[in-house]
Amino acid sequence: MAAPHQDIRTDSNGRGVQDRLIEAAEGLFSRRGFNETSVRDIAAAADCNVASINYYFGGKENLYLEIWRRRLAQMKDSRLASIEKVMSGPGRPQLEDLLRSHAISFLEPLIQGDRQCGLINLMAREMIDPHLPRGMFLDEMAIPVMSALSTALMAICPWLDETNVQVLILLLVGQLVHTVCAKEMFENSGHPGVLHADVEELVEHVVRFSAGGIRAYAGANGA
Amino acid sequence: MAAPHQDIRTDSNGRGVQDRLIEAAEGLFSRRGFNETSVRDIAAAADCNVASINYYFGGKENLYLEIWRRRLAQMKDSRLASIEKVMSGPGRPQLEDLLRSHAISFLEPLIQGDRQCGLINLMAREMIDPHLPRGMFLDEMAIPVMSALSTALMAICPWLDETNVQVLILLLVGQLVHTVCAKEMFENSGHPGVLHADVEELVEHVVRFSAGGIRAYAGANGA
DNA sequence: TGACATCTTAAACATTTGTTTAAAATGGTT
DNA sequence: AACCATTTTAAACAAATGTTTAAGATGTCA
Repeated sequence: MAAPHQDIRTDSNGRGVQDRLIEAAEGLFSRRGFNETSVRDIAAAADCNVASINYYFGGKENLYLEIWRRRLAQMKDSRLASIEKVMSGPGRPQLEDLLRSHAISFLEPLIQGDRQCGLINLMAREMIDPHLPRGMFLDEMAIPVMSALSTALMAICPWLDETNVQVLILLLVGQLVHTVCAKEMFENSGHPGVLHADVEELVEHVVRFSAGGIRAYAGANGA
Repeated sequence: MAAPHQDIRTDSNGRGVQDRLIEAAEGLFSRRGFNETSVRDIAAAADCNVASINYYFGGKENLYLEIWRRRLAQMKDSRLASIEKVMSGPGRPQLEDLLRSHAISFLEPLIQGDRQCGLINLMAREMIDPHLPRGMFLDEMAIPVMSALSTALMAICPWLDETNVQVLILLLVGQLVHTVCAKEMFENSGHPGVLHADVEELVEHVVRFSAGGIRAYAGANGA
């Protein structure tokens, strides 16, 4: 009788079903989006009954929320750790080191898994039509990471002020996100010739390009 | 009896309904996406009957297609014209001029209209889950523009080769697209403080940043 | 006016959606 | 074995979807 979707158990063997549901749902949400994914599809992919979604999570929306709770924490932790690692390393950290490290830790979790199944799709979809509580994405992940990256960048590049550095981070993130999305788009659109570069190459381009762009702010500092 | 959705009439007074349908549908498709927009919503917004969509366009999908046929042509033309104008102007064109002109002609049609109703949303949605024929977006718009911009960039920056210039355009477009999307996301997420910059400012940042990034390729030219 | 093509309309169609329900199954403890 | 909480299941629910249908309205030309 007691609905387990309030306090998620960690010991009972029901955990297996919950994990299968989370994994299957994340794949389907990434591939097709929230509304295009039916609870029946999820249940079939997780090899369980439709009603289990409501039994364990209290509905499709809460399942989506639980997926994001985990992912946001993972992304925030790994990104913050990567910044911390560069800034606390031996010697004075180079701009390229920070950019490369951030780009890799930024992209790595996004492009894991199958082509259309990666976290990048889930993120892009959530940006375009949000199904999370207002501000959750920013509060629990984006803003803490931006904040840390901002201080790190200003420490390495003293000519940057608070206003400019926020815009620069936006431009940097834009390159990373669009790079992956566009690469996928090219590959899915039957144009094999265009943009034949793997992620490692693209990261190096982003690093060189962005380092040049940031250093272009060293001269005239006016906003 | 003869279904007009095969040869769209341009003279009869039925044109008014078709135009209202196209306009209303584009707004709704931009706001909610293709699948989340019901034909009943479109008909209500266009103030006509549900069956008119099938009568004039032969279905929801063909209506979507017709919207994109017009938009892709507009975008391609205006972007090509903007490149042509810079390159055929008096004197040797500066890199910043080309970047600024392209950025403006790129963004201008995307951000017209209401905040959530702009073409940028339609484009982002189509990128993530496509409802157009494979390759239509690239063939009819993106590739021709990329091609022209590529030649223009290489003419201004002789140190760029064909491989690098394609990646650089990708990074440039990424900044533009993500800038607008993220700006909208910030504004919709109840964080008024973050990223208080209007589009003109952002364009100037993109220009300065990208010019610096491109010039960073002047030195060591290795891919 | 009468005939015709064009357009508009409300209703019906078959599917699919998320959720609820109550019964059946399961597994451990007394 | 008997009892109990926990989990699984199939069926049913109301609501919404894109499309089709056939009847009605409208306007134009003879």
